[in-house]
Amino acid sequence: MTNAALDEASVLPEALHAALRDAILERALPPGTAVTESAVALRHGVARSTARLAIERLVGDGLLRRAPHQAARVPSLDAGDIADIYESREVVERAAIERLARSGSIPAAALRAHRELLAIDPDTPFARIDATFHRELVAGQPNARLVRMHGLLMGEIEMCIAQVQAERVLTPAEIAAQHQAILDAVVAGDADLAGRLTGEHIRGARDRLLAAYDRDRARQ
Amino acid sequence: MTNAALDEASVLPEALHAALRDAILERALPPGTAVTESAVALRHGVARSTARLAIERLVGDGLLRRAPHQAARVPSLDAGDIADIYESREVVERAAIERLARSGSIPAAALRAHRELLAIDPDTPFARIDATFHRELVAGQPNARLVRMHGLLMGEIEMCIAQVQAERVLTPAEIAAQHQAILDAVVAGDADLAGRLTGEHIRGARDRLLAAYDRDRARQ
DNA sequence: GATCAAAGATTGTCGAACAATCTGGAGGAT
DNA sequence: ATCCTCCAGATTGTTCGACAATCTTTGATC
Repeated sequence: MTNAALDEASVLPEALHAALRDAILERALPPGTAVTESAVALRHGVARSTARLAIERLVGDGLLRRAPHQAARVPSLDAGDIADIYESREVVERAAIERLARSGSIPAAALRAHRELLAIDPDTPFARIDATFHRELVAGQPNARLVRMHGLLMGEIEMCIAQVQAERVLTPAEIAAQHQAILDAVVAGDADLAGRLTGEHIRGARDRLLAAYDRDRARQ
Repeated sequence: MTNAALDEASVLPEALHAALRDAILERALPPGTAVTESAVALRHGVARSTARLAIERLVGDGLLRRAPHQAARVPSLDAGDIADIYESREVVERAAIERLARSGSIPAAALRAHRELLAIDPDTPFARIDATFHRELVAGQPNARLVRMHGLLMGEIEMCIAQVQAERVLTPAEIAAQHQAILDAVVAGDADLAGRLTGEHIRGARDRLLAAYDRDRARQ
């Protein structure tokens, strides 16, 4: 019963899953790249069945897509995908934040991410830290289904951000200020305000990403 | 390109997945039952790796739970689970219905399920038809992520219903009347009303299920 | 240049094997 | 009698190799 993170069955596929996930989110595997089972197996020194398992999980996460008898590929998301993902995220995260506000306490991990965002240099990329903040915030309320759905959506969002060469129009400090407002509302127990601020925050992020997407698309 | 349902990789694990799923939802595998890879493989005449894959998908669906090096088991859901699942479903389905109302059209498959519910005998179990109606309604709007999340939640909900010996306090006709009101609002393009009615409908279902759960629990 | 067939690549599934880990029971110590 | 230890069985975790099914690409033919 010493176990902390049970459920994450088996370390090998889990490690592979994480490695591939990072590769996709860091754009080391650009959209359209074929991810074949044997290549992954060879590259990481595991059996094909193990590689297959990791790939299958990525497909479940929405970070890879696969048709029968074809290699899995990194999907390239269009404006419709971005809009859908952010719409879903708004719905889920808003509900989670409202529930969190009813409890009134901020999880420590979220606070850490918040302070980290406040501390970094204005030019550092911060998408990862921002995502961590939101994940931890949602994880702080007790509804496990909301946490799971939110995690899936955040994965796809990080992939969007990696694919769009999003120029930073907002600094980390400006983002953190919005986060601060949400935190304040949560601590104050004002679920409605916290939810509204969360909605605005997410819609703003969506609009900036869509604008960057259009710019990218126009350039080519 | 003749393919209709691509994505559902490989027929064998898919069939196994469906078979096990049905067994769980029909309570043929009561909560607590251990589902071992070799037993499934032997029972269905497939290799263990294939059975393993199907089981893993069920775990992903939330219809089975598994700790490392232990057999997967059918989870028995408690009142907290029921509350969480229905809270999540309300949030997701409401958003989907509001979006559907903005389009204003009812998917044909949902209409079929609706009429089926109107036609059946008052004593017939109708949980499956009811679930189909809601699934098809959500599938009628274009956000694929909402459809996926809703599908996961509906699977868990069907499992809840199977586990609780829910005495039917409402007849199919009464349920169908609530559905009709939602459909009317959707056709009228009144997203707000459709959303509100959906929320009430789902909360009502949750309350009846929780009451039945308490009754069950008291009996033993 | 278009069409069709063969070759190659990739997934889908199987079977066997062994290590790692968990569970439950037998037997011994207190 | 109760608790502990240890062993045996059960189950998963992972590997390897093999072959069929299917998709893609190449090449030959017309």
